[in-house]
Amino acid sequence: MAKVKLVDVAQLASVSKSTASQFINGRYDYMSKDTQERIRAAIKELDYVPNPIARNLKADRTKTIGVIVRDITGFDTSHTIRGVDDFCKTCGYNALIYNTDFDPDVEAKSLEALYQLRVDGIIIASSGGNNKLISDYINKGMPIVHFQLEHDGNEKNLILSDYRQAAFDATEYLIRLGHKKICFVTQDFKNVKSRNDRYLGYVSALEQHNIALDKNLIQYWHRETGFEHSPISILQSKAAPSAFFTQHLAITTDLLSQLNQTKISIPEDVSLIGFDDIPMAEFFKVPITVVKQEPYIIGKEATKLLLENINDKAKGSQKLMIACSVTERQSCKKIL
Amino acid sequence: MAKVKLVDVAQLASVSKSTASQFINGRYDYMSKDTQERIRAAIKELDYVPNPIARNLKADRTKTIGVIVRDITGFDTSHTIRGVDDFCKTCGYNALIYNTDFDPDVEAKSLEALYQLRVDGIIIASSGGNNKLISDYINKGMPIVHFQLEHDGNEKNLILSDYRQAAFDATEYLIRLGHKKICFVTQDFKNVKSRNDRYLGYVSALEQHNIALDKNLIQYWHRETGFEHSPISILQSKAAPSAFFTQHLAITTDLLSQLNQTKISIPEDVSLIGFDDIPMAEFFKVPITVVKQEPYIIGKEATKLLLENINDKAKGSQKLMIACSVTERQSCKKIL
DNA sequence: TCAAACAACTAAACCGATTTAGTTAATACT
DNA sequence: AGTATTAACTAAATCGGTTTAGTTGTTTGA
Repeated sequence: MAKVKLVDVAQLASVSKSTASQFINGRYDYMSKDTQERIRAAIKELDYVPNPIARNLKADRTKTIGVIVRDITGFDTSHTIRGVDDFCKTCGYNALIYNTDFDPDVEAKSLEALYQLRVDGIIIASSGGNNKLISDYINKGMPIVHFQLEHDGNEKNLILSDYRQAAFDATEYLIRLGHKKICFVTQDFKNVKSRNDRYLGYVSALEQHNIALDKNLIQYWHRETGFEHSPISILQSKAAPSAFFTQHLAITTDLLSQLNQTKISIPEDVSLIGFDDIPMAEFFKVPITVVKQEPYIIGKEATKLLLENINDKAKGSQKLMIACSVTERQSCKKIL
Repeated sequence: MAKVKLVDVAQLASVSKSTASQFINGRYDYMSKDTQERIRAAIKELDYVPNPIARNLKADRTKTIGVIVRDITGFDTSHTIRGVDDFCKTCGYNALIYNTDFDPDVEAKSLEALYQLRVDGIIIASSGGNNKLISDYINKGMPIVHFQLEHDGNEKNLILSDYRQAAFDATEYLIRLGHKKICFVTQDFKNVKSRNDRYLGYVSALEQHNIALDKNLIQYWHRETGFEHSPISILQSKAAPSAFFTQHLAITTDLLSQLNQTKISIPEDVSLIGFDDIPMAEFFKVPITVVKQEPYIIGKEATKLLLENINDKAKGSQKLMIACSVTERQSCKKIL
């Protein structure tokens, strides 16, 4: 490949490596116009491109960051990655993507791999299963920015959606349509603040509209086992809800497939508002109304924060909140 | 960050750098058990991790490949990237993603950036606008593997779907349902073999079933301007088709949105089979039948091919075809 | 007029590994 | 007994840059 190196340029321009290097790095102090011109010509003639590896070795950095996500294939995730990537390229950085498929062990291995690669920093949507490990890396001096998931005790270098407001808005949206029995479908939210925040948003919307909280309407869903109680059984219970509010795209689609197999229809029989936007929603049998996050912006901001951290350790240890917005489609019915 | 280096290990183990290096690289020839043990202990004690930058500088490689795609956010593309990434990680490589957003200039810049970064190789779904440039890089010694798009004259290091067979199968699927007037909606396929192949598949299915080719049923679509003739006008023409066969996900969805605004319904009024799979298809008003590619496999195979090329320039200059399959859903009606 | 300041460079050390070419001491061979 | 071989190491060169500490010749200042 490119074999021409700095010495070659220096030789051709009849200067020393040092001078050539100075030129390349734009430090023209005390360098004659003539010398500059000769070096410029030599570079052009030889089609010289500095070797970033050698450069990085000396500078002790990689101009590379790591991004740990669950699955790049996810709709929101892919947009977050775009945000990260676009911002990175803007600043001369590159991003290395690591997929964990929701496995904390893979997450730990990714962290270690990125550490060994000496990336300049890491953006992670962590599973919560590696909090100590992550702290260790931070203590070793690795800049790390979290997004999406907030775990108790971590208030720094964090960027997330305003989950509480989002859940509040979604719930209120349903309430305004006349719904009082709103089933909140969630993953376990102990220790996961960003899930708990949604719960708080839901609760406070109910409160503000003087609707009593019915614990039977809090329903749980797990990634591996699905619904704790099937949606059908929920709808047949005596506290049957008139609407579902699902806290994650995977929950929304799981609910959708289950209802698809029954005669129950949306929004005639139940309304549904989801968290996270849905690809191709316009073509759905019933386009689903959602509170959507801004994954692209989150990616961009996370990267911005991380690069601030990298370039100035003192700075950038904030917690940033991005607003969500209800996107009205056709899955919520007005009721009396 | 990690400041401990090989000398530190060597010192602690009371050996020379050379010996320590040998140990790390698993060359234990002529090294006493005792020495090995001391080095192992020192590494553990100091928590030493070799600096890959220094290593790569010496080895003149990066253990990194570049991937140039249009948009990582696309459904198929994101899966291809997963395939690339998964295979890369398997072999100790990392992948750097560059998005071009269908812009040949961005593509050219990405190529240059990756070249300057000295990636070990590049996987590209090229726009076709940079063929000479790509040849230049190949001649400079950069291993490059193409996927998705095949341009005339490039038969090497190529991996793509069996477009011709796929289009044949899709067309035949419609014919078997009784369709004779099948509208083939395509992008301009001059000079783009992988598009022309679809056309040939379509034509040969018609031929094989003794259906005359009606040029009016070949319709064009452009990425910026959309349909040359609107689907509605096509359906109102005297040669009105009973089915559409769209050659790309973007065409499929464009068609879908246009029909959505009319009373025309699928499959009652027209049938539709698309190229490329569709996310969340099961929730569609009418789940669309498609011939789907295998983007994940393509990513994996492309990477395999590229790594073969990297490690053995002589090998791996093949053209690989991956089969597609018709996924039957509900957008095609049986007609008399 | 002579030292201080400065312009315009360069030699050599350095970044953190790998690798080549030795070195030394013990063993094997004739 | 003297050379050849081998085991077990090490010093130094190398990868391709950047940076520090000089060097040399010309101006400037008192």
